[in-house]
Amino acid sequence: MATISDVAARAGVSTATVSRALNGKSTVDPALVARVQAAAAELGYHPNALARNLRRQETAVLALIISDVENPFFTAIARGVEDIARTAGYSVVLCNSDESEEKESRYLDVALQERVAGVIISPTGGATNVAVLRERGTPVVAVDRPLSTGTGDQVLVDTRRAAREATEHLLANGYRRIGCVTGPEGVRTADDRLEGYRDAQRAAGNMAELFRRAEFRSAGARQATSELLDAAEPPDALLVANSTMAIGALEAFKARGIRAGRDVGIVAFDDAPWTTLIDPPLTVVAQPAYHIGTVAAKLLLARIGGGSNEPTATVLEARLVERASSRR
Amino acid sequence: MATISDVAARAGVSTATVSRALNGKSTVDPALVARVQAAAAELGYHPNALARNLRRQETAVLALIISDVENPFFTAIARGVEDIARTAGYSVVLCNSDESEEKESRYLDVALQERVAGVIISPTGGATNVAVLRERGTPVVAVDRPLSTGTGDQVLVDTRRAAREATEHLLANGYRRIGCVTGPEGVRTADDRLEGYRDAQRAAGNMAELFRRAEFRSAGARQATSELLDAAEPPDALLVANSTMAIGALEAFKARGIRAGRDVGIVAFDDAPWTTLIDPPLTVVAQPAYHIGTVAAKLLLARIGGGSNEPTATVLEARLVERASSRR
DNA sequence: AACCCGCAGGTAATCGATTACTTTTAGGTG
DNA sequence: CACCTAAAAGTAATCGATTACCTGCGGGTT
Repeated sequence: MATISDVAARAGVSTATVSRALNGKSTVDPALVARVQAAAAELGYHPNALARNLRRQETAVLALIISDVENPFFTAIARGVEDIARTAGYSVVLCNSDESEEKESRYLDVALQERVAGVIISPTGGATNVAVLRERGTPVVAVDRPLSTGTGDQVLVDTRRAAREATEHLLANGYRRIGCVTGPEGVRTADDRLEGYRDAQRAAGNMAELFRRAEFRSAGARQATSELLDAAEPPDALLVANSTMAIGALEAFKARGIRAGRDVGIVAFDDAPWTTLIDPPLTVVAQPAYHIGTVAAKLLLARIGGGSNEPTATVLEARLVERASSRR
Repeated sequence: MATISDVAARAGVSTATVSRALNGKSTVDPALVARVQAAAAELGYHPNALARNLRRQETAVLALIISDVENPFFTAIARGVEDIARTAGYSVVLCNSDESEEKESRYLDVALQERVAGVIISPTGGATNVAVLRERGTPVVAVDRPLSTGTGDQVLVDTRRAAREATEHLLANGYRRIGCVTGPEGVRTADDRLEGYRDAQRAAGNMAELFRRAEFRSAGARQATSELLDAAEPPDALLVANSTMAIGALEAFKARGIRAGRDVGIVAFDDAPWTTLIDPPLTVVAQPAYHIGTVAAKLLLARIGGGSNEPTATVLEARLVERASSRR
C-alpha cells in the first residue's frame, strides 16, 4: 500500500511537502499542491490514520458505549450522536456492553488503548471505572444514567418525575392497585422509576408495594408481570420501565386474556414505533432519545475542543403520551 | 500517560524486555516478568494501541457497516458478529450507513485509513467500492445483500424463495389480489422479494402487478400501502418487505379501519418482538439474523487468519411463521 | 551594496510500540 | 581449562505520518 514517501517520490518533493499539501497548509505553492494531489491519486494513496494519530496524539473517533443495541431507545441515542459527530468530522464506534460490567470494562479499556477522542457511555450499575480515561484527559459524558462517581458531564432524563406523573395519571384514571415492573437494583433508571412510582403511591396514601424487578428484557418482564398478576391481590394497573419489558408484560396479559386498559391499565417507558399498533394503543412515557444523543455529542465535542468549565448536568424532560391502554 | 519507557525505567530493564514480558514471550525470566508487571500496574500503564498497530501492521478491530441501526434485523446481526468477534479478541466498530452511499463510502474510507482487520458490510444498492480494501488485503464479507461486483464472501438469505413461499401461502389461504410493498430499486433484498412475489403470482396466473416501492421506512410504507388500498381495485393481501415497513402498512390499515387477516391479509419480513402482540398476530418471514452475523464473523476471522480459499456464498433459509394476519 | 526579513520547501526528530540483530552470561563438553 | 551453544536481555531500526527546525532565495530598506 502506497505511503507518503511513495507519493513524495512520485511528485518529486519531500514527505513534508506532501503532508503540508494534502493537509491544506497555506505555505505550499499551488502548482506543487496539484502535482502532489495528482501523484496521490495515481497511487491510490490513503494516509495511514494509525501513524497520523500516533504523531498527533489525537484521533477523530468517539466511542459510544450503550447497554443494549437492540433497544430502540439506545439506537436512537446512537443516531443522535452519530449525526452530530459526523458533521464535525468524527466517526463513532458503537460498543454494546449488554448491561455487563465485564464487557463494559473491556470496551473502556479498548477506548483507552485506541486513544479515542472521547467517550459517551450509559453506565451499567456497577463501579464503572472512568477515572483512568479522565486522568489521560479523555472526556467522558454519561447518558441516561449518571456515573456512580457522579462526576463529569451528564445528559439525563427526569425519569423519576416522569414515573411519578405516569403513576398519577393511572390514579387519576381510576386505577387503585398500581404495580410496577422495573429493572435491576443499582441501575439508576430502574431505581428512579421505582422511586417515582413510590412517590406517587405515597402521595395517594397507597401503602402496598406491588413491584417486581427483572432484567431489562422481555422474558424477565413477562415473568415478573405473571407473578404480580397471579398474586392473591393482583394490581389493576402497571407501570413498566421500558419498551422491551412492555413486550413481556403484554405477553403476560395476553396469556391470561387480560385486556390492557379495561382489565388492567398499563403505561410503559419509551415510545417504540409499534405502540400505536396494538389494541388498545399503549400509553407511554416518551423520552427524547435522539435529543439526548445530540446534546451528549455536542458536550463531548466541546470538551474535546478544550472547553474546561465545570461539569454540566443536563436534565431533559420526558413526556407522557396518553393512549388507550391507561383508560378504562 | 505512562509509556513503555516509563515502565522500563521503573522496572530497571529495557523497553524490549517490557514488551516481551507483557506479551507473554517465553524468553523472559519469571522474576523479571513479575517486576515488569508490578511496575506497569504501579504506573497504570496502558499500551498505546496506535503505536502497536502501526508497528505490527495489523489491528484487532472489525468494522461492521449496516444500513439501519434502528432495524432489529441489523442489530441482531450486529450482536451475532460481536459475540464471535469478542471471543476471538476483536472489537467491533458499528457504522450506520443509513442506506446512503455517501455515508457508506465515508465509513469504508475510515475503515481503510484505520487499517481495520476486516469489514462486514450490508451494501447499499450502489457501486460499493470495496476494491481498494481488497487490494490492501483487507478481507470483506457481504451480509444480507451481495456486493454489486459479486466478488468475495457472502452470507445471504434465500429471500426470493421466502417471498415466493409467503405469497403462495397467501394464495393458499384464499387471497386473490395480492400486493407487495418493497424497498428501493437496486437494493437487492428489495428486488429479490419483489421477484419472489412475482414468481408466485406468475405461477398462479395472476398478471396484475400490485406493487409499490418505498424507502425501508415506516412512513414510506404507509404511503405506499395507502396508495394500493385506495386504488380502484385494491389488493386483498399484502407482502411487506421488512418489519419497519410493516409498521407503516399496519398504520395505513388502521387509518382505514381495515382488519388484518379478515379484510386484507398481510405477511411481513422479519420476526420483530412485537409481532405477536398485535391483533391479529402478524404472519412473518423469520430471517436468521443473529446466525447471519455469527457466520459472517467466522468467515471474516478465517480470512484474517490467512485462509485464502475460493470466495464462499452462504445462503441461509428463512422460515415462514404463520400467524393470524394471513388467515381469513 | 550590505543587510534583514519572510517564505517555500527540505531534513530529520518524533510519537510509542515491536522486533531484528547484537551482546552478555551461564552451562555443558572434549 | 578453552570453547561452543543457547538463552536472556539490551540496542536500535522500524512502522508512516506530522512538524520543529534549518536552509536558500528573492525582495525591500537604508
